[in-house]
Amino acid sequence: MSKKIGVHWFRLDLRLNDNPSLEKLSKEVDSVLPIYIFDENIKIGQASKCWLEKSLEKLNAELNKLESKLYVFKGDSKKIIGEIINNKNISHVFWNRLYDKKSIKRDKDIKSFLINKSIVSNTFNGYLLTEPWNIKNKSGSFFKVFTPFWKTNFELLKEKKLKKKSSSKILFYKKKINLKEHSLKINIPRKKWMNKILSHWDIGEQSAQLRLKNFIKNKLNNYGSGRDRPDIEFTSRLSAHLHFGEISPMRVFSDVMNSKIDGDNKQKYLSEIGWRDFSYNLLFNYPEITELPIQSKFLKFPWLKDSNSIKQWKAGKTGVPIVDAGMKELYEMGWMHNRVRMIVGSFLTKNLLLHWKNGENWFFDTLVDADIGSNAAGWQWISGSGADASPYFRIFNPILQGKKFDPKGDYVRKYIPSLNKIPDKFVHSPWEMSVDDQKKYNFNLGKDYPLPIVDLSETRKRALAAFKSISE
DNA sequence: TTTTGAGTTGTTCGA
DNA sequence: GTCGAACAACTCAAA
Repeated sequence: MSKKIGVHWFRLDLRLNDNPSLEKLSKEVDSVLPIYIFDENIKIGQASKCWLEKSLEKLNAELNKLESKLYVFKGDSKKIIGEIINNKNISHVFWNRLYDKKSIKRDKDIKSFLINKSIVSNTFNGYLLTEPWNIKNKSGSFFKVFTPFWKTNFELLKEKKLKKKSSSKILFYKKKINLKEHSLKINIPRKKWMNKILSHWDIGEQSAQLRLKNFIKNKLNNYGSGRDRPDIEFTSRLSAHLHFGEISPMRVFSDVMNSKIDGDNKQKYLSEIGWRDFSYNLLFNYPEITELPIQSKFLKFPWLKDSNSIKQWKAGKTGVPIVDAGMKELYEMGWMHNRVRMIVGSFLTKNLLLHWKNGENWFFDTLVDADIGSNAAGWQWISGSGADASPYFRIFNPILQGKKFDPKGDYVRKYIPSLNKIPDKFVHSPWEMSVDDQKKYNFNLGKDYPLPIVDLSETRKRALAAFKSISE
């Protein structure tokens, strides 16, 4: 009797531990053939691409330790899987599920194709704490408000148990296959920029686990109050690791739950992981979230069209320090602190009155953690058009936000060095300096740092009027 | 079916 | 400086 070979198709689950598909598959076959496909039909941003390349490299290295490797392909997923099962005597093809419209359609199609070919095909949850269809409110539909969603989800999770370590060793396929494989390298434009981003991160499963461990040990006990401070590193920075599945959300949930940290900080952090699930709950039940406002009245919102101010926003040249610092952090690291994401989002959609899609696209391209669900839900939330969105009058004042969450100006100075010259008092609003002040500190407003491209108070009023115009 | 209370992350104004 | 009210009306979730 010939040995059974099963394919595990890696997608956003680039890890060997806590990987349900891998674990189940290894129990049903004699060896696992681990594959990755660069699917040309799936949209991916630039920053994500460079993280992905590195992450695949790390995964391949882990497989090398087990005397196997990652079998990489490029092209149409269905076609490639078809070629693999024709070429090798494959009995199973397993993977972990995704939740956006395009992936769901593709995966369903591939699954029925496999079943027609008499291949065992099974899919699992390796990406979310709880999958959208398992959380319903009492009237049987999906939750549109976070708090009750999380309450329900949390109750479900308390009953789940996660094993400490996978009990059985997985045997990976080691031989050559007669198919055209693709190299691990991706063609990445703007290599210099991308390398700068990469220099800030340790990528891969091992690094993700270490990061979680250190976060729980050193930072979690200050998370509740610290999480809003971009000037100090208080957050876990696990977002990209979670996005690529280098660590499972269940592992994060369970390790944080089991830590001996005060309950309040723990709850705050867990609920942030809950937001990730909530975004996917919205994306799954309302796939149009990436394009259309959840509140349909926003279809007639009077967005402006102004390519110049979009450029200034992207480049971090708006003249508002906390906004510019955030955009520079994004360009430097491929990542931005969550509090600052809200501030730059509010500035774009409310002060500049530009459509949230502008921001969503830019974030999708430049964030290493760019994630369809979280990105769309986040932008809809900040622009006011989302489910459970902020009330129309909640327009962030970037000066106040700066003073509150970056009180010494350390964050803005880090990304805008010219602000080192001026005292804390002006660091979040340099335009308030008089000519004498500027002389005193040898700071030339308009030259050392741009004047604000809009008047904050005027544009606030303009945004309020715009909201009023759609609220009949 | 109807009713009731609540809803992520804010700001401004005036006492 | 501090504090509470006002800022719309609407939708959601649960009793």
